[in-house]
Amino acid sequence: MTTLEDVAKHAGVSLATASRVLNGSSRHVGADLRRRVESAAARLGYRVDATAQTLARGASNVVGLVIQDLIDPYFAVIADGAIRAADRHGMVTTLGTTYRDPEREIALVATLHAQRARVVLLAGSRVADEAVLRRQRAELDVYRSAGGRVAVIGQDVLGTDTVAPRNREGAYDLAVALAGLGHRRFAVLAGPPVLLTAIDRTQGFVEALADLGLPPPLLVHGDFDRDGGRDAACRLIAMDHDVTCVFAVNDLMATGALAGLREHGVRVPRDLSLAGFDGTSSIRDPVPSLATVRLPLARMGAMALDLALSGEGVPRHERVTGEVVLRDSVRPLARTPSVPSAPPVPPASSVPSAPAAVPANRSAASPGARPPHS
Amino acid sequence: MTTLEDVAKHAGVSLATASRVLNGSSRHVGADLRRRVESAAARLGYRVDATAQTLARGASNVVGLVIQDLIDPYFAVIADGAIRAADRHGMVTTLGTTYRDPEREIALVATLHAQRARVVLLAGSRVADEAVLRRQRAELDVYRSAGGRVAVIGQDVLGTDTVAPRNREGAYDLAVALAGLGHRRFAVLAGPPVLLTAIDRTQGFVEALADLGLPPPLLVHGDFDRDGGRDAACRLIAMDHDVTCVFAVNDLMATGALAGLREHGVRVPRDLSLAGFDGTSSIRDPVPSLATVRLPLARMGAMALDLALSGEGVPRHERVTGEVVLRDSVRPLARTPSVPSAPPVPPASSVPSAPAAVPANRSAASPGARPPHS
DNA sequence: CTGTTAGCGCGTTCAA
DNA sequence: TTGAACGCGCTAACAG
Repeated sequence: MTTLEDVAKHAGVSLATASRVLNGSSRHVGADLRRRVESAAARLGYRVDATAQTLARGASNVVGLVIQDLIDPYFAVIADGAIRAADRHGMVTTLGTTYRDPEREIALVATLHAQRARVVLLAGSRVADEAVLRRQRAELDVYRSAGGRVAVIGQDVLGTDTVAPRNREGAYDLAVALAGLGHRRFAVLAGPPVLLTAIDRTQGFVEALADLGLPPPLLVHGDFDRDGGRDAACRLIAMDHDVTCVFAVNDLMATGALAGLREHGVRVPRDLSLAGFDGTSSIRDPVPSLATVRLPLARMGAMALDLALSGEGVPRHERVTGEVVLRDSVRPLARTPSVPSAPPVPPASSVPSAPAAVPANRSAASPGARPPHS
Repeated sequence: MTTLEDVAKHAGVSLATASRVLNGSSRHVGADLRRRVESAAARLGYRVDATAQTLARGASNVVGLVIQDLIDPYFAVIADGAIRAADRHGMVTTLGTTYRDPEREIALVATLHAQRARVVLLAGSRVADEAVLRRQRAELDVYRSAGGRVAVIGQDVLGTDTVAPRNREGAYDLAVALAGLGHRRFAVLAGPPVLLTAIDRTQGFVEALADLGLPPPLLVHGDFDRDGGRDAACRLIAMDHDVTCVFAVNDLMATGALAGLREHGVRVPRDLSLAGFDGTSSIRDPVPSLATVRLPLARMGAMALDLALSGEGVPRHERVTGEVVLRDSVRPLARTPSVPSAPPVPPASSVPSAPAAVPANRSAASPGARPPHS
């Protein structure tokens, strides 16, 4: 293992000079010595010891990135964006995976703290559990009081820099767009009841329907992943309802729902329209292609890093907007199902006769419709 | 930033004692002092400094993982497997991405060397370019001569520990299975001509056809990713051929090919059967679901780490076997297309009249057929 | 412009 | 069992 001292000796210079040549000191070094040091370093195969640099400088070049699941394209794309950004800053990324366990997330922050990561990025939905949040804040406080910077991609509930997707507004817009296609009875595959992302998206959707004068959607909870979507879809099918359009609160669930529906012979979009949320490119290829709300995921990863690195005193927030993307999985519905030909879904309805038609529908569903929250 | 010395002071013990309590020294410490140290550490929010430990011990706890593209499920799953394995060993993983640029791979090895990673894992196909291989070996030699351990997931051309998928044999088996369905004229979307993985899979497929007495496949090269598959498929369509079955050398290309074929109105599997390679779960959801050769990707990541960590002197190799999975994207073909009804693909044929029927077909294609290489 | 030297936080002899 | 002291590889004053 070649050290800087070896290089200095072979070049016939002092340690300090070798250091100045090989590591970005702004100090100038004579061309001759510089050449000698460089050639010695190359000849000996010298590689700086970043851990020693970290110790000496009191600051590392590692970004700690905590995600929930690397297999989920949502996190893979965010991670890709963050890693590219770190690379641009000349930093390396240490990646940890929680597998959706908040306790593991806390442990990972401690690990990254031990690693002396300069910044920690936490990607993924926060939970609506004050006890968990308290423990997370405590670990983050320890890290920050030691000089660490933190940014969260998700909800601003930990008092950190935050990149927050407009989940509520995106779901609202989506509902408006779907209602604009003539749908009036919806189901929401709503994810776990404690996941803030799932909650926000569900609420935004519900609010939009209320604002449009439409009946509230059927809520079916389930895990936030592919199998959760599949299960929820199966349970939906087993229910007695007159739903024509289903909103799965993330793309993974939508993908699973599509599979589940197909297994039961329910055709999308002919029997049921279906939409997801996130805009991962993985849902471009299922047939039918899935409607969704597209988030700028890679950019979110990069933004989080930039936020954390440029951070001063007060935590700052960046909100990012999702774009409604309608695709083959949703189809327009005739406004009034008065014609008995080809009723979209099972016959009976659990809701009496739906309230009178909503004339404001189409105008409210126009592209100009505003989301509820600033 | 709390240091071990702070803890020692607050506990009224020496630095050495605090070290022994908080970090896995085998030395025994009196129960009383131990308690005092632990409580002081908790009270002060002490977190070990892993960089200082690395320096003092001369060995780090970081695994360097180099992959080509995090968005590609192939690498995401391998990375997931490796990260889990690292976690089991109490190590953290630093992830680098080459974006399929061999030069970046070399640079990343240098970076991870600087980080004093204890092992470096290189995932992804090696290239058939001796100049590149030489530079890669040189960088790895520098790293290894400094005590680093290396394992490659791919081909054994760098003289390292290697986890090598049986690409050739898997493609051979796949060809046999597809021929068993009655297909006789194949195309291979063969990927880049310098990528060993693409080469091996193509060759295995070609060999099988030769062994079965079938004509060689039409080869269409292209990038090793989704768009490469799409482009290749489009070019295939533009050609004059009588192909009934297409083998894309990885799942990403197969997914792209499916999209490309659909755009041009070619229906899979009715007009053309299609198969990929890798067995990423992402191809479960396209419609039709894609046939493939399934590799134990997560396990491969873990194996590579175990190999590197347990490594002694000579490099060792582990070969892993792929399993042919036939799905909806392939369909059986009538043995002799004598009936003029519904010819699968465009009319004319570039091959004269195909040689007389191959009677050995079905038996050669039976499950018992052996792959060519041990 | 170049060299000397004092730490950075911790593990680990070596003595007590 | 406990403590004192040296060194891991490097940076950053400081001195020349």
